[in-house]
Amino acid sequence: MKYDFNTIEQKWNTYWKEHQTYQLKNQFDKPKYYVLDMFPYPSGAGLHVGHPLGYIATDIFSRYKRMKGFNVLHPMGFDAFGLPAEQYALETGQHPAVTTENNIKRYKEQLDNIGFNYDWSREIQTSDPKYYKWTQWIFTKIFHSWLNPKTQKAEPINTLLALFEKEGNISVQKEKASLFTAEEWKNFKEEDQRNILMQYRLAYLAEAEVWWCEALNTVLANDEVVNGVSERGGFPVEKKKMSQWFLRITDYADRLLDSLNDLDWTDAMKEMQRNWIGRSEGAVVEFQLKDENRKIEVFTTRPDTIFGVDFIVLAPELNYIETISTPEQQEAVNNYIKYVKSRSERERIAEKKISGCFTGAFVIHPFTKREIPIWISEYVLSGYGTGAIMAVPSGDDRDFAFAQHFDIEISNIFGTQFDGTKAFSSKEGIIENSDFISGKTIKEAADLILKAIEAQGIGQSKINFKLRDAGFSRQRYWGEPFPIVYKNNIPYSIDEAELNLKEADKNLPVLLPHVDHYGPGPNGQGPLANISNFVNIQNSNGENLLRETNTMPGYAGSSWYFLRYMSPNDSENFVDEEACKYWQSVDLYVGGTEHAVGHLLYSRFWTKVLFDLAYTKFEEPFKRLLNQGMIQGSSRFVYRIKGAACQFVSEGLKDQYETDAIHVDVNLVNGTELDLEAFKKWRAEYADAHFILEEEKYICGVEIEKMSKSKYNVVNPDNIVKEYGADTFRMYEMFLGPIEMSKPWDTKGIEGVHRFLKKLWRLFFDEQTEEFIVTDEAPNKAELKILHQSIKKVIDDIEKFSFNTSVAQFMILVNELSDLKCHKKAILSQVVLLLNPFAPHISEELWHHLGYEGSINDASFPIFEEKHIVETEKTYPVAINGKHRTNIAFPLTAEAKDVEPVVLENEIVQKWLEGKPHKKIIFVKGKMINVIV
RNA sequence: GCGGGUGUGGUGAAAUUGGUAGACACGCUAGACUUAGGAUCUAGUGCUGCGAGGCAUGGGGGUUCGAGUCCCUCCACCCGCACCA
Repeated sequence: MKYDFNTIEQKWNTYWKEHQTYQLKNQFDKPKYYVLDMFPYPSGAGLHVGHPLGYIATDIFSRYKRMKGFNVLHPMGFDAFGLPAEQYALETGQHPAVTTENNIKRYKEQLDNIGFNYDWSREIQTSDPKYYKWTQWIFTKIFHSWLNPKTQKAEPINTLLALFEKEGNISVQKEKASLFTAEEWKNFKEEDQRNILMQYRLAYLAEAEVWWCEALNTVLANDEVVNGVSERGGFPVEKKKMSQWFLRITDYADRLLDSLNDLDWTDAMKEMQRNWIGRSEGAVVEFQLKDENRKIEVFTTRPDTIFGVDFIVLAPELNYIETISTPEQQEAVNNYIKYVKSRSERERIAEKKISGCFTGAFVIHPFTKREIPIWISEYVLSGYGTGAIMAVPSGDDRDFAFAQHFDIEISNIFGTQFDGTKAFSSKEGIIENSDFISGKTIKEAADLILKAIEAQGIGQSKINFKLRDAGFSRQRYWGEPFPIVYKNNIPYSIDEAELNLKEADKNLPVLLPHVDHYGPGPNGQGPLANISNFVNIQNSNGENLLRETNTMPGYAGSSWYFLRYMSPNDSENFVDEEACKYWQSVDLYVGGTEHAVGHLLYSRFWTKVLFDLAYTKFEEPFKRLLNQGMIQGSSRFVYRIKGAACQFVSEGLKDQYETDAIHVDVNLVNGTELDLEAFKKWRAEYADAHFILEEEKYICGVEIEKMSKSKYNVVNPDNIVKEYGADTFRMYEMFLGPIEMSKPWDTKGIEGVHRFLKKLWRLFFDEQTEEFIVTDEAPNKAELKILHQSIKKVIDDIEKFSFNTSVAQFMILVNELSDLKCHKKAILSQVVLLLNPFAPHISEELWHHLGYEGSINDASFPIFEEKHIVETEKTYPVAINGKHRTNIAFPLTAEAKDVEPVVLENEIVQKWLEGKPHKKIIFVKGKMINVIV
């Protein structure tokens, strides 16, 4: 009997489906473990071999945990709203709901081929009204909340209303807002009251810039703007202000920062979040405009350098620039502002090019009374701090470069520490030439300046965050509609009584209406604005109201999806209370680093809000986070000779010609050798191709790139599964290398893993006689040794998520058992159990042949709990005269859980040295020794 | 530019966390069995040298009896940078 993986895998996939092996009950009495993958966006291209990498790892881990007796939640779903489906709809006219459904169907088939243990009865799709109903519901809760600065917790907006009615805004006054009393509050018009509340809501409306393309009459995403023009059509784009929804995540900046410490995430991941939040302590300082009773407020992290200010730089989009520029400079300023409008933020900060424009205006230095010029430049961003900086060229690299470029004289406040060729940007140093802070350290100087500006009433210390509020509006079709209705231009959540909505309009979800075309609405509004019976509604009083026509961004649905898996079909609540109490937060979350700041930060924010509002019992969504690397594609190139119509030259000879490198489908290439006939058939234009060969072969060029359709380097897991089986595919993906590392896919290497499984099969079946050859003989020492070594190694590696080394250990195990000709049930049944998380199909099949009924996955087995006898040797390195090393081996017998030697290491070594001449023994950290003889 | 990461044979990688560098595989080279099989098995395979040996973990420097591992510095590549998800 041969290892017929196709039949075996089909058999068990069907068995699991029919017996609902992986369907999970909320068994609240068992210990729980929640394993989650970042759910995929179902793209039209289908899964490629890179997608399942993390899924296989979590599948192994969840099977392992289940075998250890845990109740394991390991669900899967789809992040189904998004831009690509809409762009596809624009091109083809196909409804995103239809293409999305097809894509999901394809994804599920592909996933099922690999044999994952998902409980599909818990599947969620963010574009499903049953799901986005609750996304909208959570949005209304966020809209109806504010962050109480005293408790630092979200509270219902009613508590703020009560406060206003009792004492006005005295204790919760927002920066730059005027004070009002309770009496005044009550006399405000409804519109003014709502506007004030809007300044507190955790979801609020504000003006913000978007990319606007006049020619396409639409708003574009950053991804749709390439090199300053629209990706579609190459039309010019510019920034335009529009009213947008935001989530006030900045109110949670400190908490998001603090609770990072308790998470079991990699340091790199935490560091990226910290830097993204970007807390910095500094000061705001006012500079008086010359000849005018107005002030410019700057934020600086280096108040100590205030005597080194040589110019002020404003972000070009600040609206007061026009009013301070002198008439002579006005035109130059306007031109510069126009130029900046066409620049992306990335370009502005990434390019080395220095640009700016003098406004003609000056401020007066608060201490020296010196006149300081005001410039505008794109390197200052309006969204950070006050959008204005005090430039200190002797202490800041960018300011230095700017001063040099525009020939601005540089004041030196660091004495000899500043050499005039580059800024002295160290945070340790002595301030010089700075009046009353000369000779002080930077730290002391900063404190003194803070005191001085506070005394003068021109500034105070301030903590600033790089983090910005999260833009939550998209002028798109394929997203969640907002549960928001405007009455007299004032936004209301549809559950508010003031709206007097008809019963049918009051309830969630607000369904995404069907549209016939997906083009933008008037004035840059989203496609929903075109549907008048969606937009225009009447309330019970017969008043005309307007619905919000924006939709929510992609991260809305993904910010809370981990909660929905706990009770995916609950129609009464976003999550069932009991289930939520039991499952708590995700124990292990696996996904790519590309989500390090976006999704993970938003999700943490939503979780905290829901916690504050007492809807959940935990504050962090993901306790342990692991990142998986990307599997890159290995692209192949052919070299077409320039000028010659259809002539290609082999890689080794290409330098003799002028050629264009052209991507060729990897599936037409065996290693690096091109299949000429297949290539000719690939495309009509290549039917008459001629080739210049080397050694009778056409060799292709190779480059490692992102796996993508357009590069023809996509490898479909379906083909691999068909050819080698899912178990081989699973183990090979794990064997490729550490999960977190990016690496190129190479189909050739899969043979080794496939051989391993065939070899394993031959421990059970004699392929010559076609007989089952497992015996009931008792195992011997050698067999037990390799078995138990492997159990220990594999389990340790699973816990460490080091699956590549566990697969290697399996290979060693099977090689040794083959050499020992071990066909004993006592050994093999243990091997099968251990292998089950990695290669579930073959394990089930062999388990069945060993005479066991049902599925391994139906029950938990004690293999991972038992103490096993481990016979092993531990070696101790000893250096002689600091140079030559010997290892002394000591046999020891211990139990698996307690493999440490009973005897202290040093004593072992000393015992070994007994009777051997030596002068001196050097102990290092009580462990390593160096023997001087 | 800023933030994070990675760098070891022809290739993917391993290394008890400071202790014999290259486990386990791919590939390659021989051979066995086979009357073509992309099956299986055996041996070899970092570089260099006939050899004992010498040299090797991106480059350079340092700490240490001992460095792939720790420190400094330079280089290359990958990911993210707020409307891709």
